[in-house]
Amino acid sequence: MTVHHVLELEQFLPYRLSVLSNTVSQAIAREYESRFALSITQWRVLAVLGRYDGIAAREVAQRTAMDKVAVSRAVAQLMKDGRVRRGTAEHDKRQSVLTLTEKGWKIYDEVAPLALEHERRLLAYLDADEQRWLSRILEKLWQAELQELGR
Amino acid sequence: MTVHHVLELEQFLPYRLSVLSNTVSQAIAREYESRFALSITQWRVLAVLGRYDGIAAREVAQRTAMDKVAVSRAVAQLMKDGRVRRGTAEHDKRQSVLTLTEKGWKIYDEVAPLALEHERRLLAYLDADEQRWLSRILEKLWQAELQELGR
DNA sequence: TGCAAATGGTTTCAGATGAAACTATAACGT
DNA sequence: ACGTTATAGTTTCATCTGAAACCATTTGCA
Repeated sequence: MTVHHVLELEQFLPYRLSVLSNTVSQAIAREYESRFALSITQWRVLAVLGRYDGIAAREVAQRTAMDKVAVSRAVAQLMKDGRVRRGTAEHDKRQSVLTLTEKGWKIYDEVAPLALEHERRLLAYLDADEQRWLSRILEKLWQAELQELGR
Repeated sequence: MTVHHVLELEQFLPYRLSVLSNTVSQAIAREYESRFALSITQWRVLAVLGRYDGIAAREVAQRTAMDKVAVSRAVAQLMKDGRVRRGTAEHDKRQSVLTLTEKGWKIYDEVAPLALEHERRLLAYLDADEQRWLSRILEKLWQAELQELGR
């Protein structure tokens, strides 16, 4: 008789991470989509530009962990919607200089507090200890991944 | 002068979860794809069937947090590859009865230990305390999400 | 200086994915 | 028994996404 390995999917860390993350992201995505016609990728670009206005698409990609194709597309749509403006860098004509328009800032100022509220609501399920540990653990895994990819 | 909200994307929990989860999943996906011609969705189906052989597609969907369309497609491909067999339930002819073939078991027995190894490698970045807290935190958030969706 | 390689960014193509429509069967209420 | 409603599963269509090809510009170096 053959005995097989036993793997309980529900207990499997990558699976749990994935399901949790997707559930959270999708809930947020649906709201942004319906209220602001804004996809998650677009929102990430906005969020980064709200913090670092005037950077190039390349830097947006780095700071959002998105690839350059995704950034290119998100920016194209954001420009079409008049939320982002694209210029060309003086010192390097390949590079773009991305800035938020008035309209872009307006959305940003609406969505940012909403995002923080989502985060608070999620964290509210955890007590103070758990929140601290989670933050620390994510930071560690994050660093580990960065290292991994750096090779 | 207008002061805008400040939202540091890198510190934003849903974002961190998403990036971490995607990085982990993609690393695993690439390996399964190249070594076994197996997508993550297909792997999840295999994993559940390895544990609960003979269940219906509907139950696979529940246990994998995938929607029924995704399950249907994964099963179709797994059948084409001769890894899964589909029968019809006696008591309800709508329901399928999904079982692993010899070939399916063979893959399962290869992939399962590999999956566990991936998990170990990820957890190795954390000390024992952190591992315990992570498990507990994910469990709590998981329950919270379930509740959320149940409404 | 001039040419090969690298970089920033966009486009194209092919496969993945989700929502809604659809088919078949079963359950429910009268 | 019979029509309505619900459920299991598949198919279709439109959108999303990633990989690779591509263009323009810059960098590195002989």
